[in-house]
Amino acid sequence: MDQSVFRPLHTPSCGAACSSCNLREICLPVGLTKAELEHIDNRLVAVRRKVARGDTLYRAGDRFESVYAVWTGFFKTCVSSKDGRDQVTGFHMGGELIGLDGIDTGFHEADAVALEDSQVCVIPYAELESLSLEVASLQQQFHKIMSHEIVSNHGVMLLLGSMHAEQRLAAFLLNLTHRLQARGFSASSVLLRMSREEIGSFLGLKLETISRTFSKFQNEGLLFVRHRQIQVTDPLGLQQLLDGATA
Amino acid sequence: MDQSVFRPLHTPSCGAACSSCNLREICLPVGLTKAELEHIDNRLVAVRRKVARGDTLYRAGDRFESVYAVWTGFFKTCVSSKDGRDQVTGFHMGGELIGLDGIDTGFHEADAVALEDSQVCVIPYAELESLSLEVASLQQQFHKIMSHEIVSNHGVMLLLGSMHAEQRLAAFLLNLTHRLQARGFSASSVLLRMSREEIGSFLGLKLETISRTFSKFQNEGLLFVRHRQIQVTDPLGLQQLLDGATA
DNA sequence: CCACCGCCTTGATATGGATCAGGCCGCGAA
DNA sequence: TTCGCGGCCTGATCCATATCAAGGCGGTGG
Repeated sequence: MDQSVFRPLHTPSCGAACSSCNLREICLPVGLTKAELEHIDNRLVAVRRKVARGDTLYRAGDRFESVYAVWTGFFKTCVSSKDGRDQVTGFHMGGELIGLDGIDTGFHEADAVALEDSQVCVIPYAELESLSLEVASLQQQFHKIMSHEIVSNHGVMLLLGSMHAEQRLAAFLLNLTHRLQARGFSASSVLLRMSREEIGSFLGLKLETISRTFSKFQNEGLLFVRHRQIQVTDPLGLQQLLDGATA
Repeated sequence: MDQSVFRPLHTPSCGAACSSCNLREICLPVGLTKAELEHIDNRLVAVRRKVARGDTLYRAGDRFESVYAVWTGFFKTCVSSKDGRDQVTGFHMGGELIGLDGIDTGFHEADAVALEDSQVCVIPYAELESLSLEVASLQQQFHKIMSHEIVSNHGVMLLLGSMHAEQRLAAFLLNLTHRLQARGFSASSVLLRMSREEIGSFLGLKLETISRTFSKFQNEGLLFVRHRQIQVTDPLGLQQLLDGATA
């Protein structure tokens, strides 16, 4: 008889140690001393949770209990309007915090969906708040993360409000490669985790436009595309395109 | 002997009392007890500052020292890209906090410009951080405000990414009237503080489109426009338009 | 008083991306 | 192996909004 139904719901092993996590330099505990790190170990992160590709970590309307640090894998977050319009608001990789949208009202305002099999560190918000009162540098870093989220959203607003399709896709690719590079991956070879349609939703364009623009970039020698595998051969060219070079 | 040299540097009347401010129910100190309010009085707000119409409160690149609570007046914040493209990222009225974009890097990433003669409460960020460690409910409220900013930016991204001109302007007007209403003003009679061009920049449209859409709304009996004075006569109609009513 | 100027309105035309439509490719299931 | 399907590519056409252009209105300074 299959016993899987008896396994605890989302608790592989209780608590997790930020102090020994390989992401500690880009995640929430940046800037904490060794002593502070050990102080928060097994207190900040209640548990790690697996999310299979395609599954949602939380949905709009869910009660907000925790924020999540992406540990492995890749997520998208999206909001939708009454009439079914849908907007991807971000893509999130290792070391990034998601779920911050729930703090305001106590309910999540967006969906978070895993784009590949993923694991997240579950950070109960009550715990984060109380530890922030004790550890000033944790509070500081948390504020920086929220501020960074605001700033990067402003960048997306600039993109959506005033850029052409080519510039939007260039900005998207450069942002992605920079974030991957900061995590020790190649800046030139990218395996996209999301569909053309999801990129389009994020950039305010249709999937056909994304497809055409990839082809155009390839024809211009900026990159090679094959399905979801991208080789950026001319990042400077992309940057110039983004900066409005007229050549 | 004149003792004025011993007065603190920029403090006309040193500090300000949140406890007696008429905006305390919609500003940073929401949810604080009377005792907590008195605890932060004259500590949180260093000073009030006047900003004349057209002047900037801070600019992108300025060192970040403080966040600002709008006390009277009206501001826009905007970011710009290398090639001079410009995007209004928000309009801000009494009780709203601006300058949060600076926390991330220690430098402001946007400009804040007064659209009418205004006054702000200057909140030194170091002070806010240390008081947040002492007063849990202040920390909570600050986090809610940042989260709210994130959520509302997601709403703008949805608007910019997937709505037509009419829906964008309807959303803008409804948002504005709701915020004015929460401050005790009429929800139907609005005096716009910004130009058509600034509305356009915020909504990702050109000023001509804003103008035409206002005219269209007037022809359809949704509102009256005369220059910057708007009379919303059919807010439900605007809401239906926003929600995608096909009639 | 007039003249100018900033801001807005409105019309005519242009265009970037959406939409519609057809077909290809690679992968998983039978 | 073949079939079917989802994701993607590409061409043709359409349409919403940009762009270009010409005034109008109201306020301000001479």
